[in-house]
Amino acid sequence: MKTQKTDRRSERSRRIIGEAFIALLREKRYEDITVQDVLDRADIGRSTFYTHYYDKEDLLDSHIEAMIDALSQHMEQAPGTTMLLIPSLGLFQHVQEQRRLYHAMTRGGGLEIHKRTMQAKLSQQVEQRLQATLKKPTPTLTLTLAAQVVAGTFLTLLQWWAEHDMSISPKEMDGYFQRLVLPGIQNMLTDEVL
Amino acid sequence: MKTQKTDRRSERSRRIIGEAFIALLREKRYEDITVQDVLDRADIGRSTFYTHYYDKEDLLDSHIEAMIDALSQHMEQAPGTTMLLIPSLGLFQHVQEQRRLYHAMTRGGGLEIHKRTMQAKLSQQVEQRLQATLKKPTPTLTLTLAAQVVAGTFLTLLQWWAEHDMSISPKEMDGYFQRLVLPGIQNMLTDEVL
DNA sequence: TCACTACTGAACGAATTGTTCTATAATAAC
DNA sequence: GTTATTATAGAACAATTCGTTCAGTAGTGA
Repeated sequence: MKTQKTDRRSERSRRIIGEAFIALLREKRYEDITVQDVLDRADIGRSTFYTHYYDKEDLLDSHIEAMIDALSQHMEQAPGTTMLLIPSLGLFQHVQEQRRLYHAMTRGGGLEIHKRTMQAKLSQQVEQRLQATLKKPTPTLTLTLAAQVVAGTFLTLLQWWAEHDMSISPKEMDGYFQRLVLPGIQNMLTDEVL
Repeated sequence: MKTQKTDRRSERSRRIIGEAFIALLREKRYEDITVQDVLDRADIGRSTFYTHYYDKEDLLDSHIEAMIDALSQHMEQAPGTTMLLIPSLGLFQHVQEQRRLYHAMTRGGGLEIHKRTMQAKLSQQVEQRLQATLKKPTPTLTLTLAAQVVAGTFLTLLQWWAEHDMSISPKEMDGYFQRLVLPGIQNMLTDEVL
């Protein structure tokens, strides 16, 4: 057995390709970026690209997946707060730290393409959290819809925030999020007690 | 002066192209649809396509714009309800009538690409409605965010609905929407009285 | 040192795009 | 009905882009 995936060259290539891709996303829309653009910007050979990624889309997917994973990790690590549906403050803070990435994704339209995927993953986790905090059994449909709206609203605010250069503090954003979402959820799950 | 845009052939071509496009959207993602696919399905010449549309994207845009216009028209025609932010029931009903189109767009991913545009237009109208119903002057930022969330939540529900074959009645969807959104907005605009 | 693995760079066919052109057919106006 | 106008068909075209292949080179880990 050989030690796999420890070749510096591979990591370097993936890193350089990724950086070139993000840089390009700040200038062009994702759809307008060609593989050739990435090759030129990263200054690597065509065959090298295709040994690392199946596709241009694969390149985007890997980044999106990493973003989703980071968000999910924040979700899971956060203490089981009963008052809050998601650790939104921590998430907003995390996004601000990664603002360059989110900015590029927002500008380039990469996020929009996968917003559905992100929302699906997020809402799934929200649904679990909701179910855990509820006392009485609740119709699945109600739960699902509530979770969808929570995740959707969060992503909506995130996108709006990124488009406006994140000039508002994470705390403020969190405040808006809480005030806008929590009442609706409580109303929706009336008698179930949060 | 010649009467412009009354040639039956033009309208027929545009109609056939549009139908082919929608049909293809049910089978493939927008990005995977080529102009050639449209030509084959519509059974028209290549040059014909390019006399009507600048682009493949132009074809999508024209449909999206029509959808947005239809929604906007419903918004404006609706009586100035003070209780409701948007005539959501009417909108849900309208969407159900156009379900084939929305279905195709949802499946093909066309909506996601332009969700930002739709949300921008919708939220603009929502903001105007909000401002009209408020008594006290309110910070623009608060209004804007509230409008964004209203429009975003509506589109989120719309998308979820379309993905689930619209098996729920428009009335039910409207009920969920009201219960999920109104409390948050009222909370957000406290003391301003809706 | 040595075996391995990744990269370069070029070349390739295939597919797609958007343009241009001529001949043909449909249309609207008279 | 005749006629001038306009849309379409259909083919051909160069230009891109894509994804693959391969031989030579260089970096890497053991």
